[in-house]
Amino acid sequence: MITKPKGTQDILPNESEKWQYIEEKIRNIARQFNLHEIRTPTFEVTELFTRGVGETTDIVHKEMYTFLDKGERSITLKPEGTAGVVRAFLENGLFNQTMPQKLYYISPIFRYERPQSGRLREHHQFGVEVFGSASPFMDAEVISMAYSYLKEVGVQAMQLQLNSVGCPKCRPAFNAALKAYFEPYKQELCENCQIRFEKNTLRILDCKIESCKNVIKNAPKITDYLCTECSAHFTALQQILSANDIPYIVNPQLVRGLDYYTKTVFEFVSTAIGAKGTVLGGGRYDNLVANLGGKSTCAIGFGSGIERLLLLLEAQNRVLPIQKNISIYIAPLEEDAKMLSFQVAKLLREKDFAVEMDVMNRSIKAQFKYANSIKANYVVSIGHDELQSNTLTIKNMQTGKEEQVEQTKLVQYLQAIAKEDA
RNA sequence: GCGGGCGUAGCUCAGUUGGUUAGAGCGCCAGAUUGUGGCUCUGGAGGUCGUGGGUUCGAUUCCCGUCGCUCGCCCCA
Repeated sequence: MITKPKGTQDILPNESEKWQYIEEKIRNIARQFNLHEIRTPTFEVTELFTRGVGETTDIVHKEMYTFLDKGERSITLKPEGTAGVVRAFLENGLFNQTMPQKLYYISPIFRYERPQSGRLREHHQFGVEVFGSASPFMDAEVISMAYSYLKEVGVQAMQLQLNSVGCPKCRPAFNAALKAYFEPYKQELCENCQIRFEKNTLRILDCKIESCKNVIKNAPKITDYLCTECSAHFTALQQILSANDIPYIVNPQLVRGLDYYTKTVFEFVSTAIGAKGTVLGGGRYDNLVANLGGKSTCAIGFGSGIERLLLLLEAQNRVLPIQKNISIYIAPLEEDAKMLSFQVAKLLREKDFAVEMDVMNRSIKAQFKYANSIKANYVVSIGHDELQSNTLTIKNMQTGKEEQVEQTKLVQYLQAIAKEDA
């Protein structure tokens, strides 16, 4: 038997209903915040990510699905959402439109990793990217979107962690301070961190290994090294959040895995599921647009894994309110009732009812059993009696009551019922 | 890339201290008198016991390899 590739998932009907529910919430958030959907290709030219995300990041250097196509072009399945959106922003001249440009997407994301709970090789992200505003109010708006999204779908006990990673103006000083600090402890750091020390000192702060944590504890804090501009921005953001009842904690160790971030970075972490607790992460990336060849444009965004969100909701025993519309099952009781059954089904569908009729040649009993199993609200049965008298028998499956209705008045009858139910 | 656990029906799992026709529950299909569901009862379909090799008179059971799944580390959503 052929099985699905490692780290992928089939989303079966039962599950896809939950996805639709989440997507509905996303579209509603988009409406409230005036976000517009953008859809970019599932694969891009590899260079977009090496230049955009950063060559030294794990995502780029060991987790990308990269291959040569038949024209010898290096192609990569998108390992994150931002780079593609920025590329589209540039390629389609969106920078010439009025600012801000507020975009969102729901997209598959591919990373070659060892799968485990909450981590797949293909997962899906709801992401937001907003271009053109340098205001801390923009940061606050994006965080507020994330906050209400998670709240709306019913996530509990989440914590917003906030930090600023500065900008090219202040980061060199901080980097130097970090290097100076870690230098004497170099031998005590884990193998990985020793490499980080040379290549990307900042990343050491994110190490989860105990021995490193001990050293990190007293490391200089970025917040002490921010330039006036970055510092003012960070303070302003915190004031806005506080004034609007969006709880947060500042985590000076918070470092994100992608190199393009500047100033604000944030994560929503759930305390309910330990290590894989990050449900949503993002930040400001004021230099990415310029780095990819555009004119200098501020931007901020976030990505949120849908599988992980569903997992979290599951862990919190949250049952999603999936509503079912009124459905009608048509039961032809004899062979010669089938044609009329089909016509009735067609008519009702045209009137927007959800209708199903027997196509399995089931016995009468089995038809009712089936109608019950698909949770049909009404069964319309058609047999010899009905054919003779031009009526239909409608059974309410909840009350068990039956009624005879003239064929010409069926639609009216059902519409009246539907109205009552609503 | 590194480490742990597990692979028996569509699903959840039991089982065989190695022995002939491999089990349960759920689900599916059919029946319990005549045109009616949800409960109950009866019957049925469905398994090369992940896969390759070894030990053995005999392996689904023991051993080794392999593949797959799963959980954790790294990293991330």
